[in-house]
Amino acid sequence: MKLARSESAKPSKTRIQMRNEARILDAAEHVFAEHGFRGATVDRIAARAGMSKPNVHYYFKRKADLYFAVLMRILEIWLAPLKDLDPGGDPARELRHYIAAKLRFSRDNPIASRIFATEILQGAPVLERYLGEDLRRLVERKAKVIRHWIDTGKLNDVDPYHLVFLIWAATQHYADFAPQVTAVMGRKTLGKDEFERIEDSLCKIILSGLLPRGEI
Amino acid sequence: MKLARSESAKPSKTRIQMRNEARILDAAEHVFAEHGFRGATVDRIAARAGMSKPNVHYYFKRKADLYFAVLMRILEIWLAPLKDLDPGGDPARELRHYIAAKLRFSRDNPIASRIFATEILQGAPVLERYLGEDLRRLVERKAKVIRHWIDTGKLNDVDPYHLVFLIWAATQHYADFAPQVTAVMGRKTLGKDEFERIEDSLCKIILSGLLPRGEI
DNA sequence: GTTGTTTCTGACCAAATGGTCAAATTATTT
DNA sequence: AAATAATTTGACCATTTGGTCAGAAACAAC
Repeated sequence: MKLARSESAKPSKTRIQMRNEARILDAAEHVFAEHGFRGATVDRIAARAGMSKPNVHYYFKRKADLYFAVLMRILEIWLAPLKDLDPGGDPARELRHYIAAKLRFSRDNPIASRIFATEILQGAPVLERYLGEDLRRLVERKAKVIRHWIDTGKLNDVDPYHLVFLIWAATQHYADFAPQVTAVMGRKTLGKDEFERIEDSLCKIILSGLLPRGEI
Repeated sequence: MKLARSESAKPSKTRIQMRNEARILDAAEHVFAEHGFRGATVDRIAARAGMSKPNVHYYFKRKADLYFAVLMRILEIWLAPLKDLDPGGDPARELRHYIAAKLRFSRDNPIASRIFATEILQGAPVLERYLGEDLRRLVERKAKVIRHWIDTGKLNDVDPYHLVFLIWAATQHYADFAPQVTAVMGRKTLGKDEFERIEDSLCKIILSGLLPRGEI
């Protein structure tokens, strides 16, 4: 048995494969975000990736496979900040850091955020299993951290789960509902400056609601 | 010129028209919520409404008209609670009331909430104008109310707009992202009891972050 | 009943779209 | 250069789907 260019028996992608798969995923991310799974056409994705439709199918057999791959790529970056929540750290500092990180994700990856949101809105047909297993375990672990902060008097008594949901909701809002936010604020876009103001506001409201004595 | 069944020259809908348009709108709401605009098929909507596809087109010439009608029907109930925010009332009471009302909307109209969210996620192609005009004016008015509460020392200094966005985000989260919430919490559904716990948590965090001296 | 109007549907069409395939083109190896 | 393998695409097919239309059925007015 001949092993092409690696010791491993695994596929071992060529340079062209790596480049084109990345191009397709990038294009798909945009198109899925703009039109949803059903509204996105393979033709559009191919055009955006600068190749023909059959060539997209050469790399991803079915549209659903492509969608799945896009979601998986998003999940990793979506999840990272929560993992970083440090049990040993100062609660105020840790939470502020988490809010900032999630907000930065919304600012820098609005398209990814929108795809993720659309998937959940549609009932999470693809991510259902993942949410109920990996994500659930992760949140459970971090909820224990928050609970511990509460029990040691470092945080007011609130439901850790709903605190996490509140942070998710508040931060993702600025990516997912950007058209509403900008329309209501009478702005064209949300710039870096505006995101700083958002971070201030969110931290002020949420943290001072959490910290005993309003210590901030 | 003969006026059918009313003095007015306006269409004046028959009983059958009223009944069927309502049926179609209800069916469309479900189907749009489940599949998005492009994923929803007129056939499905017709089947759910218990009639043939051409008959749906008899009442709504194009699918887009139907979608628009559904959105308009949703907007009214979506908007009502904010209008009720009373400048003369007690800030804590008013905000708590608003949070509760929005949360009740999420609980009782999750489907409507999801359609609205999907529309915004797709860039608000249909609602863009409305958001920038009517909604913008309404929020502007209510932001002034909040600003006044701040200026008279009844509320901590936070950006009124971002406070409103925070409340929208937090409350709608439980309708729009229900699959994620239930998966993470390991529940099948969110019952009345859970929504009461949510209301407590949200009010506790947000309000105690807003009221000076933690008076609650 | 007869007549006119509204409501409803089967059959159909044209366009869009996911996916296939054989053949062409390009890269890699020998 | 020749041979082999990987990449790319034009042409094509089957299915889905929004929308139309002629006429049938139900209803209303007389």
